[in-house]
Amino acid sequence: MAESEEDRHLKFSGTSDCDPSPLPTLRHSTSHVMAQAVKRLFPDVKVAIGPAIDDGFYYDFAKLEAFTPQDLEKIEAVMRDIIKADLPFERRELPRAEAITLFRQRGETFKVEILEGIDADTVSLYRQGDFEDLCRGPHVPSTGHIKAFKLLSSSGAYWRGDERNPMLQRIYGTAWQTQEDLDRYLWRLEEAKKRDHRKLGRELDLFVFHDVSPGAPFWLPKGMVLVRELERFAREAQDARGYTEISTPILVNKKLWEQSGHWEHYRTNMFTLEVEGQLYSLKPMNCPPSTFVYRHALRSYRDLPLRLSEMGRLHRNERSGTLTGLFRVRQFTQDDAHIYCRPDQMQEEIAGVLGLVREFYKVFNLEPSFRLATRPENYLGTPAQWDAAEAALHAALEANGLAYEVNAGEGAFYGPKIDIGVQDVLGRDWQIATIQLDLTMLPELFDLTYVDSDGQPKRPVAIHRAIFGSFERFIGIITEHFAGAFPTWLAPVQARVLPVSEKSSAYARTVHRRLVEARLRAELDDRNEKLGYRIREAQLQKVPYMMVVGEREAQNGTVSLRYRTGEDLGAVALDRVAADLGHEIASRTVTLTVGRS
RNA sequence: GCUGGCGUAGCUCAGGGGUAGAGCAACUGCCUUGUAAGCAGUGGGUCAGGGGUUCAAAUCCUCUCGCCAGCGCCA
Repeated sequence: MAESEEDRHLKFSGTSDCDPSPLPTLRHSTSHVMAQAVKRLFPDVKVAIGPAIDDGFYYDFAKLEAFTPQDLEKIEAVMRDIIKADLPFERRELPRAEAITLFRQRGETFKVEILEGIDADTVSLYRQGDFEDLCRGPHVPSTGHIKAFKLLSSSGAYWRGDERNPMLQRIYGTAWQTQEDLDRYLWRLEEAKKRDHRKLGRELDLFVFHDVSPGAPFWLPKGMVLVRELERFAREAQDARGYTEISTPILVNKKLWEQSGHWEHYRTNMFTLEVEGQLYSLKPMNCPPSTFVYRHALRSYRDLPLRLSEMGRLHRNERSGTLTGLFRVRQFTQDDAHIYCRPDQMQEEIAGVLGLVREFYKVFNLEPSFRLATRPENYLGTPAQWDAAEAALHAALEANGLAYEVNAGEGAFYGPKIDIGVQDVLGRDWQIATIQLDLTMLPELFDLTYVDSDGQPKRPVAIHRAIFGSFERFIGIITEHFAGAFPTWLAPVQARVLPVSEKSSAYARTVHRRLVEARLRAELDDRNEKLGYRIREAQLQKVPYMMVVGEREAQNGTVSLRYRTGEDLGAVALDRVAADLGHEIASRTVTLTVGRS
């Protein structure tokens, strides 16, 4: 991971700690103006730090009570005054010791603490009007350069992000170069709120949460369709690439977790229970149980690679404050797989997984990005093993023609890995998939071997991979990505047949039966309601295709086809509709195509 | 887990010491409906749960649970 703006801000060393490009500079300056406004309204607060972040900025203050929304409005008003006054940002440099004295006199203890940690003789300060802050800069020339900003929210945050430190009050804001940019950003925030999968999950009857099982969804019939279709897709793709599927126990004796090291390192996240005097745990990961499948038989070099997939249901005892809809749950299902292979097969196997990753995300119009994490400071195995493994990952990425970043030193202690993120339609990034090379952990801890061509036992390499990550989180992401308007192959209801009145109900039933016999998820809405009412409901439910049938359609063997977008295609022959639908679903096409072929 | 906020009908929300309300949804009837809400009527709540204050608690106090935002952690 690249060093964040916040990290640089805190370190405060070197000459260009803060991002000097225009937008971060503007945001950083806006955070100073906000701090100035806060000090004006609340003279007793102490200032901590206020960096630019993605899409905006924040500033942390030591203050007993939280800021209220009314406070934010007042602060914004004062900020507008400061901007109108067009105060210049003035830089001066001081010996560090002098700066410490200065901030100590002003009672700014957090600044003193920062200064004491800085490895530099001279530090810089920036002043605008009556407010001066320890700051690397750069800044815009004067406060009048700030055109479009808005304060968004406030909440608690620990000093230096450590929960043992005091809680500060943080105010988040955003700033842009033009009002149009700001408006567009605020629209994006609004749109994200509208698409919130927790809201859509309720409105579309996909899933519910209940306090009898916090952090675990109850899948409703329509949401379960999504789960089943994703599973079916994953199975088809993996079957075609030589995977075999296994299923291993969920409730597993503690002794396995002691062997795998989870008991020592992961215990606080594990649910345990006692059975006949023995301690068991719900599995938080699939890898240790999967090794039993490997060890079930004596493996030959000819048996490898062994690609074992598992839709593993996992439980992790996440802290209560972290649970968030489907994005963070305590029970989830991973589309997991472990590939056991010989060292000489690593590159080809990784390349195969990368191919599968691209195949998966393309179907959802999600844009993947790849980050290669290499050997950390503390690692198991030999440098030669690591060099070979990293070379295999580089080569596999290049063989797929993929651009990627390198995060040096960010690999797991047992092997390098490729982290895969996706960007959704609102430009938000999600980290979901990983491909981890395991040189030593599983093979050594569980004494995995294969008989090589020379008759000697050798250690296989294990590749851990998940592509959806978890079905729960992935469904949350695509629900927001598609705003609930799923591609037809995923849509819980693919078509709804709407007779104009009771007079056409016989033909409507015929149409409906025809679709159901073609294995389509079709519904008949022959309720005693106006057509407009039933169309509105189908559209709110994001049903891809509405088929209106009346006397005209019954006579001609057609349906009047309406898309959920509101587009009306008019009369289309029923035969053609059924054929087009079948094709669109079989090919997992993202867009609506029926009646256009 | 921590800080702050919140929890009233299936959903969205009003009511803030005097015995429970609206809209949508549901149900029943009328209407026979042609591309985003036809009309009328009916039913529905241990006000998250426990304890307390009070003649009286949805309302005040307290604890527990859950939800939301953020911190930290993560698939």
